[in-house]
Amino acid sequence: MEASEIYKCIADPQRLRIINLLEAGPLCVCHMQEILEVPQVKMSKQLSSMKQLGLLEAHREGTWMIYKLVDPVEGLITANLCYLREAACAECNQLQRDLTKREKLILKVTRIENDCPQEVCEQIACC
Amino acid sequence: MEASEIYKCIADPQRLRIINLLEAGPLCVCHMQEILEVPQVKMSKQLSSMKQLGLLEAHREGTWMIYKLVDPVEGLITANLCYLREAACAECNQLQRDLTKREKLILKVTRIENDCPQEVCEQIACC
DNA sequence: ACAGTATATACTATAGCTAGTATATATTTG
DNA sequence: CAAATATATACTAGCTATAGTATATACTGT
Repeated sequence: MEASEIYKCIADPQRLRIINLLEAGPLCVCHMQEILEVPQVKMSKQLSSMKQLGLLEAHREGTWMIYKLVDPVEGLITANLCYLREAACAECNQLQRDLTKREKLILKVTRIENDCPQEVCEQIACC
Repeated sequence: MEASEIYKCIADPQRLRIINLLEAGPLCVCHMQEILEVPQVKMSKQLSSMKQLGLLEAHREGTWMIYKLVDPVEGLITANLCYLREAACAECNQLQRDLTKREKLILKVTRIENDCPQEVCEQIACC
C-alpha cells in the first residue's frame, strides 16, 4: 500500500476515528455508528472504501458485520495513531474520547449478553 | 494546525517530496523544480498552498524565493518523515533519492559561486 | 413466507482538487 | 528603460470525492 493512499485515508477525520477504534479491537458497524454518531450510509461507504484499499477486513456474525484492521497493521498507521494519541489537539482528544466511549459500549453489550441487571452493573462494575 | 490538514497535504506525493527536501534545509523554487522535475506552475501553486496552510514560509533573495519549513516544524511532519525515511517503499526510496539530488545540487551551486572549475571539482570534490 | 434488523449499493447533485495555458509581477543587468 | 530571469496568479476544463435519498440485500426469529 502506498503511503499516499494511507495519508489520503486518514486525512478524513471520520476515517481516522474508525481506524483508531479498530486498532483497539474489532467492532460491528452499528456500534461504530453509535460511537461516532454518523448516518448509516456514510459509515458503510467509508468502511467499504477502506476495505477496498486493503486496510480493513470484515466477516459476518448473524446480521452484524464485524470489521477489523488487516493483520499485520500497516506500520505507518500504527506510528501515526501512536503519535496522535499522545498529542494535544482537538482531533487527538476526540480519538481518546472515542476509545472511552468504546469501552463503555463494550461493557454495556457484555452486560446485556450476560443478562446482568443494569443497576447492579453500574454500582459494582461487575461486567 | 489540524492533523487532517497535514495529512491532506502530505497525501500528495509531490508535496511530501517538497517537505522532505525542505526539512533538510531551505531551498529556492528553481532548485526544487530541478530536483523534482515538475513544471514551474505546479511547483509554485503547491508551495503557495503550503504557505497558506502555515507549513512553509518564504523570503526573497534577488529574483529567487527561498522557502523553508516554519520553525518549529510540526511534530506530525517530523514523525512521518522520520518513519518514511527508514521505511522501504517506492515513495520512501524517492525521498532518499531526492535528498541525494539535493546534496549534489548544493555542491554544484556552491562550486559556481566559488568559481571553481568543474573538471577539478568533479575529480577532487573540492567544493 | 413475513416482518424486523443490519448493512450495502445505485444514483444524483455538488463541492473541491488538479493540471494547463496564458499572463502578470518582481528583480537584476546591460 | 529594455531584456532576461524567477516566480506568482487568473482562468478554465476535467476529474474525484462526498453527502443524501432511495432501494436492495442478507440474515434472524416467528
